[in-house]
Amino acid sequence: MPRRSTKRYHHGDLRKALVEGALRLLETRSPAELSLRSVARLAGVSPNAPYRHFESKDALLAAVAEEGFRRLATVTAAAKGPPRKRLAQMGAAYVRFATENPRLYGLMFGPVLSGWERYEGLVAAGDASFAVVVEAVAAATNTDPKRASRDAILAWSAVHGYAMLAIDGHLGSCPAKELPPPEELVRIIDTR
Amino acid sequence: MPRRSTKRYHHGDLRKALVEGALRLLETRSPAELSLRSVARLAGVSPNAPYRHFESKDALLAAVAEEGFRRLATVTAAAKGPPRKRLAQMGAAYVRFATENPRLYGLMFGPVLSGWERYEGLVAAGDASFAVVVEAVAAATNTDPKRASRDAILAWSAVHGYAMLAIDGHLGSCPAKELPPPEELVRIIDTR
DNA sequence: ACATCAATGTGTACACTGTCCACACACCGT
DNA sequence: ACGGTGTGTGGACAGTGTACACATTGATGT
Repeated sequence: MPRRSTKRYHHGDLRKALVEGALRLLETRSPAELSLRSVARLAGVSPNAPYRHFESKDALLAAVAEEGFRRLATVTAAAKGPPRKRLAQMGAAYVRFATENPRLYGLMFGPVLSGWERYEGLVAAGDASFAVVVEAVAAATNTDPKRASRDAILAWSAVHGYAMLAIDGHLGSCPAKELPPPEELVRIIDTR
Repeated sequence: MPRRSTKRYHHGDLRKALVEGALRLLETRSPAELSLRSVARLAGVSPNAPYRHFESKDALLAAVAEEGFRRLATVTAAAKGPPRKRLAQMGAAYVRFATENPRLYGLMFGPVLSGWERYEGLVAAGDASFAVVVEAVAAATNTDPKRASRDAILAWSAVHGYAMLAIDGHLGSCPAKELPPPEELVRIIDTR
């Protein structure tokens, strides 16, 4: 059994430690302020150690964003109830995730991670989280798959935009009472 | 009259040159890749010259984003026609602006500019561009101002989210034919 | 049990960044 | 003519991402 108290040369599971450390740092620092070296320091390891697990800083950020998408999918998939209500609750859960993890969400979607298409796992996790929305929309609207896919994009746009505006404080000028509740966002697919 | 050919010690209007240079660089580089020094180089000036006009790199970026909001307001305000149609065209113009200037748009809304609230002119320009949306929504829905403001937030969310997803390529997996046209986004305020 | 090796971590180094400081130049009103 | 104030330069510093050479380790085959 590995000892924890004495400093060992090998870390054990540095990869996971780095991702978790970056997630912790994202609770307070913005992704732009997050340096690879600070993540390494937090893990108690030299500045170059991360390069044994990630080919670049972007690759680390991609892994972090991937974890973010997994968590997002978990949160949204947890919405229950009859299809229509479930969809509304899913939207609310989505917005809640974004506003509770603003910097992580910004990393997942923002321009910080410019070449995200290169990271296969990230793409897969993103697609999976979108699939949750598509499925819920399809169940709520009861139309053909093609139409459901288009409606899902609309719903996703509304929820994503609302979340982004809320995160960046662009909704801050309105008193909270006058903000439309996130549940209303699904009205975008209401018209038949 | 100032000569242009010989290199002068004083630039003439460096502030404007820096903002325009940064806008040009944003056509090819992402905001995260844009360095203050490269902007200075493009203007043919020493690395520190910008500090006579902007107190920090963020201040320069804020000025660039401000110009972006002014252009966005111009583009959206140019939408004409009967209120309902005008709103739809405004949404389309908004999305077009975002997709044609993806990196500028990302700077305006993304997490790159973390403390945007500190830059007064930027806030004003952002509010002005939002006011265009509110006014158009109010004209199209014909309800009380409070309701119109809420609806404007919904519409803005939808359009903003759609633009963001399009910019970041998250809509790329769908064939373009199956994408909902941006005009449909205003359906979010369709239900009465 | 032991040598060996690939995996994993360290140290040094480099170019580049944002920003601070002291200095240089050039246009302005007096 | 001149001095001062706004504007640009040069050098410096800490911090960054990353490349390269080296060190340490745990697992593996004999």
